[in-house]
Amino acid sequence: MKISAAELEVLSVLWEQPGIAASDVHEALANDKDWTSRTVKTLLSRLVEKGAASTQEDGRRYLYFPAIDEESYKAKAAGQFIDRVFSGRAAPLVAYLADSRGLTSQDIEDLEKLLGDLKK
Amino acid sequence: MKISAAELEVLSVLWEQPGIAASDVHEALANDKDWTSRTVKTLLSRLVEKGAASTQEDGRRYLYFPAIDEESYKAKAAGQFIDRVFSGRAAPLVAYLADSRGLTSQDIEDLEKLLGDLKK
DNA sequence: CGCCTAAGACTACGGGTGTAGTCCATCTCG
DNA sequence: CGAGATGGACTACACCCGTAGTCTTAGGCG
Repeated sequence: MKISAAELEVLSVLWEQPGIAASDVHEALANDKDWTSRTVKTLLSRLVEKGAASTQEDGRRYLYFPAIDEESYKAKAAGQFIDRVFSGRAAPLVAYLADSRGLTSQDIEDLEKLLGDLKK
Repeated sequence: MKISAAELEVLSVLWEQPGIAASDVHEALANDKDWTSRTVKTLLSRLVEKGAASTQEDGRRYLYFPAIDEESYKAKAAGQFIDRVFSGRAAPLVAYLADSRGLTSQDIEDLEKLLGDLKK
């Protein structure tokens, strides 16, 4: 199930607020995305078609829920991305990030903790 | 300049062997990709159109060169990806990777060195 | 010297994507 | 009650993408 960039924006809203109506998704995105409500509804429908979201009737409208798990989606996307661009190696990816935009001290701290755990 | 997955395969060959002819690109990819030489040539043309590759005449054929830098392309792609999927945070990305597919001991070692350097 | 082949140029085509528009039914407010 | 707003369903449409096919021309080989 391939999810496009625009669809992912919408799906992210569903992960944050499961059981939201289309108009509220529109509103939640209004700051970042200059989409009309039609566009948002199209994206929601496509997510449902693709099995990435589900609906529940609420009067004459639907409430939308994510139908795929955020954690596993992101893990898979991350895996595909590093395979595609970094030949599957994680370290170079982090190195590029550090180089081009820097890591926050939060990131560095988190990574250290993570590495500590992994070495056990 | 958006580069598609298939185009990136081809561009990667150019990064490895700049100044290569279309038929040799085809050959270099033969192991991984079951593409006809036509397909490879289409992808090369699209890279040139997009400004991601350049050509130099060599008799009645072209030699192809990458026109964008590997390092900066990958750095940008990595940045866009974590913005899109991980809200710009690097650590969660690595955590997901570690979780879903594990990191090689090489990766862990590299990351440790990287973090050591960054902390200076 | 003529023909096959290989190179690039141009064309194709079905499916995905971003970004809506139209149609119709229903709810709501005056 | 009637009209406009709102919801979903269906439709649109240009552009990108993967994956080639055709056309034309120029070398290379017999």
